[in-house]
Formats: sequence, C-alpha cells, structure tokens
Amino acid sequence: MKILIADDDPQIVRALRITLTARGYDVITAADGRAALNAAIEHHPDVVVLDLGMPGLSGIEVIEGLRGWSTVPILVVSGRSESWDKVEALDAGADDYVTKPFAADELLARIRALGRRTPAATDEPTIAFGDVVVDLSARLVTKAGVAVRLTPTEWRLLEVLLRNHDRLVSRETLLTEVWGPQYTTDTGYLRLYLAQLRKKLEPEPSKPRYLLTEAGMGYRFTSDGA
Amino acid sequence: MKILIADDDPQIVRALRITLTARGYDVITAADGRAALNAAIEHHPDVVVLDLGMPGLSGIEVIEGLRGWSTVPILVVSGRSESWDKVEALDAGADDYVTKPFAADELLARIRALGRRTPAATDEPTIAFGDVVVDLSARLVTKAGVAVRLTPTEWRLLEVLLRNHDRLVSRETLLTEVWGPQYTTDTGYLRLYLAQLRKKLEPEPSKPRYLLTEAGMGYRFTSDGA
DNA sequence: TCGGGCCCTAACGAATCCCTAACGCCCCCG
DNA sequence: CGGGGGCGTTAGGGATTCGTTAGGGCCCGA
Repeated sequence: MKILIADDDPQIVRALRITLTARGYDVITAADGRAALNAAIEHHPDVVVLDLGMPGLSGIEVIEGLRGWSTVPILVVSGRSESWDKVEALDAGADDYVTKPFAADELLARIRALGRRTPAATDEPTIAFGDVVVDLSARLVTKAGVAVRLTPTEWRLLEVLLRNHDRLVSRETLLTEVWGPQYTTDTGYLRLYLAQLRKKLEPEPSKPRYLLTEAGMGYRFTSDGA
Repeated sequence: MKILIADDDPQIVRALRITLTARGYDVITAADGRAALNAAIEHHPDVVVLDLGMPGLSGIEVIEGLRGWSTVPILVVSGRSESWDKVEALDAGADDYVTKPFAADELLARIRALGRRTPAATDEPTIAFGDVVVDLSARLVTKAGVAVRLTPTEWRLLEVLLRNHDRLVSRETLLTEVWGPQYTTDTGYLRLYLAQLRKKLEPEPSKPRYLLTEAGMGYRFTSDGA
C-alpha cells in the first residue's frame, strides 16, 4: 500500500517515512503543493497525508486539485485547530483532519482506517474463452451474450478449473474442492458434471476445446482453444 | 440521508437531532449499544455517530457488531482523548474519532466527509426494467407510470438486489442485509417476499424475467429481461 | 374498540438439483 | 483378435429447494 506524505517539515517527513516503512507501507514524499500533485499523478498513492501549511499552493488548492481527478483518501495534518479550518478542509474534499502535534500511533490508526475504505482492487477479473464470458465475482456466465444457468455444483467445478487455468487439476483436487475430502475416489461425478459443463459452454460439446481431459490424471482448462 | 445517533446523553441527542434535521438529514436515535445495533439493522443508516461511553455493551463491541455485517461509516464520539482509545476504536472498524467536547460544525463537516465516501449507492439515480422505474434516492417505484406501494421489507430486499444488478446475491447476504445477521438460515422469508415483489413488479409473476432464482444459491436481478 | 396493514409461521404441490445405474465408445494391452 | 479399464452419455428416482396460499399476532390510527 502506497502513501504520499506531503509536508515541508523534513523532521516530520523523516519520522513518518521511518514509521510507515517499518510497517510495510510504500512511502512517497513531496515538500510543496505542486510537487504533491505531481507525485499523486505519477504514483497513484492509496492514501495521501497532506500538511496544510506548505509553501506555494494553499492546502485547500491541493485538495481541490486532487479531487478534480482522484478519490484517493486524504488525511490532512495542520497546526491550525480552529473548527473553521477543519470545516473548510473537510468540505473541500479531505477525509480526515488531525492537528499538530499528533500522536504517531493515532495517525497510523487513522491511515489504516482510510486504507480500509479502498477495496477497489479486489474485483476479480472476468475470464473469456470462445463466446463465453465468466465473471467470477458476480457468479455470472454468458455465452454469446445470453446468460447461462449453472447449478451450484457445476459452478463450483468450473470455478476450480478457471482459477487454475492452463494448469492440470488432478481428479482428487477437483473432488476435494467440489464435493469434499471424503469423495476422492468417486470419479463418476467428474465425468457427469464435466459433460454438463461442456454441453452448456463448449461450442462443440463432443469435441472439447477449453475443458480438456487428461486421461488418468484429471482435467485442464485453457482459454486459447486451439 | 439517514443518520443513526447512538448516545445515552439526552442533551447531546436532542441538540444533534435538531441540528441534523435542520440540514435535511433523517435522524434515528438509540440510547444504548443493543438498541444501536437493532436500529442499524432496522433502518440501515448511511452514517452512524456512536458514543463509546454508553451503558450495556462496550463501544468496541458495538463497532464489532456492526462490522460483522455492515460497512456503514462509523464516527465515534468519546470523552476519552488518549491515543490508545482512538487506536482501539479505529482498528475495531471505526472511520473517525472525535473527542468531547466538540464543535458542532466540525462534527457536521466530518459527517459530510463520511457521507461522501459511500458513492456506490448514489451513482445510479434511477433503474428501469420493463415498464417499472425505480428511483433509489427517492425510494419511489412506478409501474407503467403509476406508483407501486412497497412495504419497508419489500423495499429493502429490492434495494439490495438492484444495487447488485446482474450479480448473484447469495441467500445469506440477502438475509443479512434485510433482516439482520442472525437470520441467515431462514430461507422462508426470501421465498415469501420475493413472491410479493414479483407479484407487484413482474409483468408475469409466475414467469419471472427480472427477479431470477438460482436454486441453491440465491437470487439475481437483471434489467435485460430476455 | 375496531379495522387495516405488515410481518411472521406453517404447510402443500411443483420445480430443481444431485446422485445412482447402466450402456456404448475408444484406446491400450494381452 | 478379444478383454478390460477409463471416459462420455443417457435416463430415472430421491432429496432438497422453491413457489404459493392461508392464517394468526402485532402495532397503529380511526
């Protein structure tokens, strides 16, 4: 997780860099407003810690500049403790406001709280093969644009194969993942449900191009149906 | 925008209610931890303002109880100003922490900042399917131009499905979002209320085109009723 | 006190899904 | 040339889940 520290006080920057780096964060720094905006454009941080009292651009201008194109969480650090200053910064688009001097562990906790709110990176990619598109997170399968109905078992089996695309998945692994660890010998289930998946997804179910059999071993999914 | 105020001090509650109501917020209140959790389940607020010093459950327990099933922004208000208290609350899942006494306009600005962070709900003002139009922000449903009356439970169920359009929503998720986290096995509720929604919204309730069932898994809303 | 809306409980066919069983095919090996 | 194991396919019974209806308790306003 990347954090941009925008502060013109070298002492604070150094202290924060050490503390944050030690906790596994990736730290970028900037010493004035213009540099902060450029650094944000270049590095796309996950959280911005912004000192309002920097030379050059005013802190509010930096916030507005960021908000023009980014929704990155902004934590403002300022020596001014008047409530009007806080209101101005928060309404400009800041997400949190801490007055100096501050406790380091409180700042860290607030950074963690802000970082939690950006799970945007968790949406799983969609997988496509032939005219079929599979959206794993939405549990949605379409073939030539129309939705395909899969039963729970069919879906679990397809999911295991897709998550291991281009890799051979042994029969035992498939049985364990789909039916549970006590069914590792009932290979009949696999034949049955693979056939149903092929019937629903393959362009030519009798000649599989994507859901391939490896006799005696298991099955393999490949997206380049050569 | 709905705000849940959880505080056992009637003075503070009264003052906040007046201030927030004057600014157009919908205010719900609770005087202890248990009541706060119940109110959150029932009303699904957009922001929770939580006093840590309430009788009954500890503030941390309330935060954890909410976080078990909800991502609603939580603003903690507390008389304790030690950084350890702040760290504990923030790491438990709170999003902001303000110490008493606080300036009313600062609290309002922080509430606004938190409210901004849930744009996933507001980026889709109206959803249309068939001859039905749903305005999520106005809580209004029309079918062929005439208003449809939905009960509160029906509305919450429809809302969850619409906010996840084209995505499969598991039975467990639906039950948690609509009835609360302790009803995750009562699938009878879903069958009942889905039927009522279909009766009120589907052109042919016995052959659903938009509110689809995926047996054994959950339900899915799709707007392209092919 | 009454009536209506809302929510929950209970129960019943109907639809769906999973598993069992059997048969034909291909390939390998004897 | 004949047998056998692994695979693909089909059909049908049993269990789970779903859709639907009816009825009772609760709260609230008339």
